[in-house]
Amino acid sequence: MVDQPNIRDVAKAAGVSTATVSRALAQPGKVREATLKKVMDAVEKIGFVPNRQASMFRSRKSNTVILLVRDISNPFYLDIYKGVEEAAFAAGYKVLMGDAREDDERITHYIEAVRECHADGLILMIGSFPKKLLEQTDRLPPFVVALEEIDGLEAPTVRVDNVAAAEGAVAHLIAQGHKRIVHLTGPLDEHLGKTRLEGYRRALKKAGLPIDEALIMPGDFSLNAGYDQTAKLLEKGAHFSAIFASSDQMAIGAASALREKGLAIPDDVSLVGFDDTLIASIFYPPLTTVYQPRREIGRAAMAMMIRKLSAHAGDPVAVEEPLEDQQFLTELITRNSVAPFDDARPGT
Amino acid sequence: MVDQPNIRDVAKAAGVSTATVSRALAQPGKVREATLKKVMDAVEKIGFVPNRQASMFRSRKSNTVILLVRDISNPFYLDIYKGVEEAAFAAGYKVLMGDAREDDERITHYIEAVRECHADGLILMIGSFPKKLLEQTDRLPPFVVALEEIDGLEAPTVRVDNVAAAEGAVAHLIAQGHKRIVHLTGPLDEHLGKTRLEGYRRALKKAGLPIDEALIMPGDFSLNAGYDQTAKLLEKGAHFSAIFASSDQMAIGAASALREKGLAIPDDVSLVGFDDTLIASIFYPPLTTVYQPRREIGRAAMAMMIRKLSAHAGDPVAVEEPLEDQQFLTELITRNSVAPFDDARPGT
DNA sequence: TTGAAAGCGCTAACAA
DNA sequence: TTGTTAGCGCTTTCAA
Repeated sequence: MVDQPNIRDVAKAAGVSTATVSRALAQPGKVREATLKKVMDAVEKIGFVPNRQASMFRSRKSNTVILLVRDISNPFYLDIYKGVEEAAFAAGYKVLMGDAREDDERITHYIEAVRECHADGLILMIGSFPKKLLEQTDRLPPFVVALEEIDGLEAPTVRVDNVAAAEGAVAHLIAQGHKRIVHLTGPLDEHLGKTRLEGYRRALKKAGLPIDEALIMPGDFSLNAGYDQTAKLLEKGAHFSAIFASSDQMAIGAASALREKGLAIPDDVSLVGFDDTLIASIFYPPLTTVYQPRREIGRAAMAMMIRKLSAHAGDPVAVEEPLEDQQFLTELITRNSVAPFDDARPGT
Repeated sequence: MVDQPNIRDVAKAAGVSTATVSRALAQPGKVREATLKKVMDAVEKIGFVPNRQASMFRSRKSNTVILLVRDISNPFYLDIYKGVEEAAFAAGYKVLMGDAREDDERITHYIEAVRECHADGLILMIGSFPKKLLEQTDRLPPFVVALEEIDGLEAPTVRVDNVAAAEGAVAHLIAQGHKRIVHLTGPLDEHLGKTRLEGYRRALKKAGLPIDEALIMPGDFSLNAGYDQTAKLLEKGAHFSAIFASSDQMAIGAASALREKGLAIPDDVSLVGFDDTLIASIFYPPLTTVYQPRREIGRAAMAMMIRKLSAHAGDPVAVEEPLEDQQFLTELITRNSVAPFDDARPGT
């Protein structure tokens, strides 16, 4: 690659100062039209591409936001990303996606990325946070939390009513006559895991059904957890006719374990997931699951971020509206993975 | 966020010059041990985090590589990414993943990202390239091509024998007695699409079977293409007992279309995919497919990139070994989506 | 082995 | 509306 021309070359070619070139490029409105044309022609002619590294460095802004998620391989986050990217693009921001993997070191790494000026802020979709960093609140970069809640971290949040969503899913199974329902939970030391479990309990309680703690299997949203915990249950000879998994991935994992034992879905065991990822509709049988408006959630989170950043920059225009938490509605999508409870095939 | 301390603060605290701090951080071997300790203590004490923006700007290196793929939502690329990331991490590089979506504008955008000094090089996993850019070869950033071939672009390449892989897959179907085999192709104006089709033709020819052009359905690797083209075929009342899809995603799409018509896999129609993504093993029935060593391919591509970059930087150490193309072996993974041809259930 | 000093390409006061 | 100028934080000669 040959040496790039710089802003001085453009200035020379256009017969203006470097400041004018800079302005013409960044704030075309602040430059006379004739000048703008001269600059643009020069840019075109010599093939100038601004060195963003330099401009970020100088202006101390990267116009980039990092979306930090639990597990980048969960397709759930792809739609979130798309929503974030839409809102970001419209406002001139770029988005980078980071994989936290529930690992404090990786999280710290991303926080440092902001300190190193790679990004202006963070959208967090993780359930815990390194204790070390929680203490230094004044050195934390701007962030927004989406769909999660982090103990000890006050932040503008995009929410969903997980208790109600889980309760609805389990109530659906109960309405189909199921009584012994397994719950494959999320991480139980975190908000998402706790609230969905709470919804599960509430649905059973409301229906006057007993809660068998042996049917509550701790997981972490991953495919493998779904498989392992279901296999364990089957090995123990547990009795159940339905499973409510806290993620589609876990539901799919559970399905594998069931099939290995020759159990059919939904004939022997009914199955409900959470998230309505692409895989839920592709799966055979198509999975009943809880839909969350991912795209909108992503957009809302980024919108919050933008407001937060402009407040940070001292821009008064955007601060009028306070950074209030926002709540979205979930919806139970019923497909073919749930069948009425059948006395002749009472599950396992 | 409070103001970050800078290198001068560290220098002051350690009682050395800024140049020494810079050296201590970047090339610890070039600094006396006692000095190194003084610097490190000062760094620790005042909580210094180097401003990467500044150092990249100054050194004109970002230690970042962009992995540009066809479609970020295809899980195939996740493992490639992991391989790239492994090799990159070991060499102190970071990896960003970009989504080309077969869109010249997006591709140009990523090329510019390198010119803007966001990244040092590109690993391309795309099948075409903006014509405009092809002409200015001397201004193109360092790149490596993986698994694809781009007309008009000479580049070190990581390959797989697509003809042989496709031929093997189709030969497997033929060995099971299938004679009328659909091929859902990749983009036919690109290397990947052409070579796999070539393998399909070759297998039929070798077996002495006729090639029915009506069974060759052009696609683009996407789920929707698999669905649409299969649905079209079924609507036309085409006869076939097996499908060879050029990607797992297309195979899954085809399966949906078949099921909607009440056709069972593999009882009525056998199905073979390509890539062996996670979904192939999770799918019901588990999908017979062509495995490519994605992780290794990613690692190899990044290794090439690193060598290319250090050659660029004039580092003579790494140039000994020439940048030769590298080839990896594929493997047919047989699962349960293929059954022997059954006269009683001759497909569609 | 270390320090002094120049300057990377750009932006942002300030002045004109 | 435009130009002049200082300097962001760091790396990198060059000299000591």
